[in-house]
Amino acid sequence: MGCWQRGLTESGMSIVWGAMSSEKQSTESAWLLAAERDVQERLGDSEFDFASLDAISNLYRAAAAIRRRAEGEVLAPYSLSFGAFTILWVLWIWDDMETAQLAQECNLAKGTLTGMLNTLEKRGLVERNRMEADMRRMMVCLTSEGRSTITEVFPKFNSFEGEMSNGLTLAEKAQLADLLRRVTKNAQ
Amino acid sequence: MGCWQRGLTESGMSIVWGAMSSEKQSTESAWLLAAERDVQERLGDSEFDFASLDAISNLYRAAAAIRRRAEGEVLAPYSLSFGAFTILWVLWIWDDMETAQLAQECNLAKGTLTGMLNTLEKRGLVERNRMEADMRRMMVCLTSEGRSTITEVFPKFNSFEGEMSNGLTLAEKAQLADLLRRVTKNAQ
DNA sequence: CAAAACTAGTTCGGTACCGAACGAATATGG
DNA sequence: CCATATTCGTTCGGTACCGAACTAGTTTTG
Repeated sequence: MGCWQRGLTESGMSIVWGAMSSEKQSTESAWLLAAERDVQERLGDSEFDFASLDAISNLYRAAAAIRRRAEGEVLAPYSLSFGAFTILWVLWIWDDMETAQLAQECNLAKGTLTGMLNTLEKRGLVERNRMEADMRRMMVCLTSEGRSTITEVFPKFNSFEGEMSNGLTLAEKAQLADLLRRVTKNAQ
Repeated sequence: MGCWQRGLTESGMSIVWGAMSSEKQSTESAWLLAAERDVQERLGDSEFDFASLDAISNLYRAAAAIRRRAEGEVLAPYSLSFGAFTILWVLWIWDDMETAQLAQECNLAKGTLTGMLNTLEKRGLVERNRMEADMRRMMVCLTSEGRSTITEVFPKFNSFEGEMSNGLTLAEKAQLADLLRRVTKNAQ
């Protein structure tokens, strides 16, 4: 169980087996074809773009699964949501950042960020300071406690990332990142 | 801007350019290297798994971007959230399904599903019926209005999926789906 | 330099979403 | 059979998250 995307569709994967690098495709594809047949039957096996359907729906499915596991296993002990972790991470790398840019980097609406920064500020992990040059702007940075938190969490998160991409070769990981980058670009 | 993942990191992509199929890598990589250098500098350029970091963080970023655009552009006219759309889609393909399985197929906690089914039921798009054989169980199916809704929405959604994977070859889409499937499997 | 346009951040209303606790229906096993 | 365990779905409390409206600084311009 649990290999469906958007419920069930594994259609399309048979098209290009030759291009695939993993050797266990054939074992998986056997029962996946059942689902594929259902979809084709329902959708009338023409006129739709199954390759894109496959790619995109798997994308969302993978992201949801990873997020849930990351929150449950890696982040929960620190009471961090995925979004909160991301905020700390970005600030860790960049030292400080304005709210607007931070929201964009973290893939959050700025209204959402406000709330999450409130939470993180209350917990003493980040600090907000208005900029003297422009009092509208707000500079956000980690407190030393925030820094020590992310310093402790990130290695665990990174090894979790390793687990999640277990079984992919270095080249495949890079290829995945590349393909996703191109998709992201289309989405922006 | 906006090609960062988890804020900024495009590190790792230089490792395997040779394996990549797109020819515009080099134009992108130029400025991406700046970010990569920042990350490396901060993280100390050893001990961490940058390939996995890259793959996984791009994954989340792409999914979030796609979801937001799908909801904003394709689904909003029908007042459907991404999750609601998924529910309709699954029921469309499978005709009917029990709550528990539906939750799993849609990647939702069952408590979440209850609420969303309430909404969809109120709107007359789905229908719930207890199973006679086992009164705990609930069978969910589309109403005819639900069916006509998803019949109208799906083609638009599918062509949106096509846009999102624009620029990928058929083989690349299949490869993307395959890699994601393997990641999802790790996450389950 | 005052009014208008713009910009950064917050507030607000609402949905989505989770996990844990719950209640009802069914299966189990002594 | 009845007590217990299990298995459904729902309820509940809480956070995350969005988009739109709002507030308060800043820039523009007549």
